[in-house]
Amino acid sequence: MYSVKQISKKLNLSEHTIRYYTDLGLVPSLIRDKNGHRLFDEQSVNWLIGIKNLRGSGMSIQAVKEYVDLCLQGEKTLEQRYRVILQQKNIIEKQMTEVQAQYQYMTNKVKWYEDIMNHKIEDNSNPGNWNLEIKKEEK
Amino acid sequence: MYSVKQISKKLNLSEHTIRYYTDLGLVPSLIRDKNGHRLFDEQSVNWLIGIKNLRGSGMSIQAVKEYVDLCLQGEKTLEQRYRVILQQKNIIEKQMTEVQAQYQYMTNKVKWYEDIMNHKIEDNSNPGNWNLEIKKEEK
DNA sequence: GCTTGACTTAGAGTTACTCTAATCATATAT
DNA sequence: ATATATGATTAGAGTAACTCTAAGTCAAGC
Repeated sequence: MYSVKQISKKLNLSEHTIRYYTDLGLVPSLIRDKNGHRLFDEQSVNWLIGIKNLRGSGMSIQAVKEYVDLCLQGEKTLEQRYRVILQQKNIIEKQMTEVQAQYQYMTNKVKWYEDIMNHKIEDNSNPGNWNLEIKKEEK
Repeated sequence: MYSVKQISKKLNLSEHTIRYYTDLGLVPSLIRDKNGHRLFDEQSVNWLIGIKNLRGSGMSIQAVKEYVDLCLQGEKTLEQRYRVILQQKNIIEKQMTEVQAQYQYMTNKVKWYEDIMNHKIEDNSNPGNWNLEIKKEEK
């Protein structure tokens, strides 16, 4: 049984966010102790992990909520849920290539700065030069 | 020379967002035609690409603005800018592993649904089962 | 008995869009 | 020449998802 604070550390979500999510009903298995404090058992932790992954992949809170509600309706919503997850998997795949492009950009930029600081090329601070490397790739 | 609309398509940013960014001074080289319409030359496109990559990697608008302003101050801010980019590269690296974890999650979930629908395992719709796969890995 | 600390709530504030409405300039159709 | 359509402009309202603050409750330690 975990408190909000413990879960916050465990899942790297802010305590605020965890309260916010639970208030919205995204963790249906949530229980409270006699003082009304939120308590997370295994099940609730699992819900939260799922929510974190769905949200992290760009799903809106509303959409996550709908998915959770589908789960609670049982077997008859299986295919519907399957489609949601499949689509989300596609989105993630796109995100992976985007993040990789950003990584490339940063890597090029780092090299560019290092070259300048080693006096291999000039820093004329011309913004037009600012990302020549990427420009070639974008073409 | 590109219009807002053309740039929007080219960089996959909404027209609203492009106007928003330019209004905040994130594209210092921006020019206007005689009707006050925004026009993007190569340089401005490059700025925008840079801004997109910095924002996309989680930098706040405020931080991007500060970086742009550093660029405009020329060579004396080289090292400072270098450190900003280095840090951002670190952040991107963390994001890559996060996105990969999300991808794993979705992949496992997809398989889980397929197994259920092929009657290999049961859908008892128990939220505790909802992401057993990931739980093992998180431990 | 008092302080500390971890929790509670309602609600205000923030960021980064996102959208709407009203307006204006050019380009084409009648 | 006038009407309409297109494509921009602005100020400002609206939204999503946090993020934070203030005021309060409760149990444990000194």
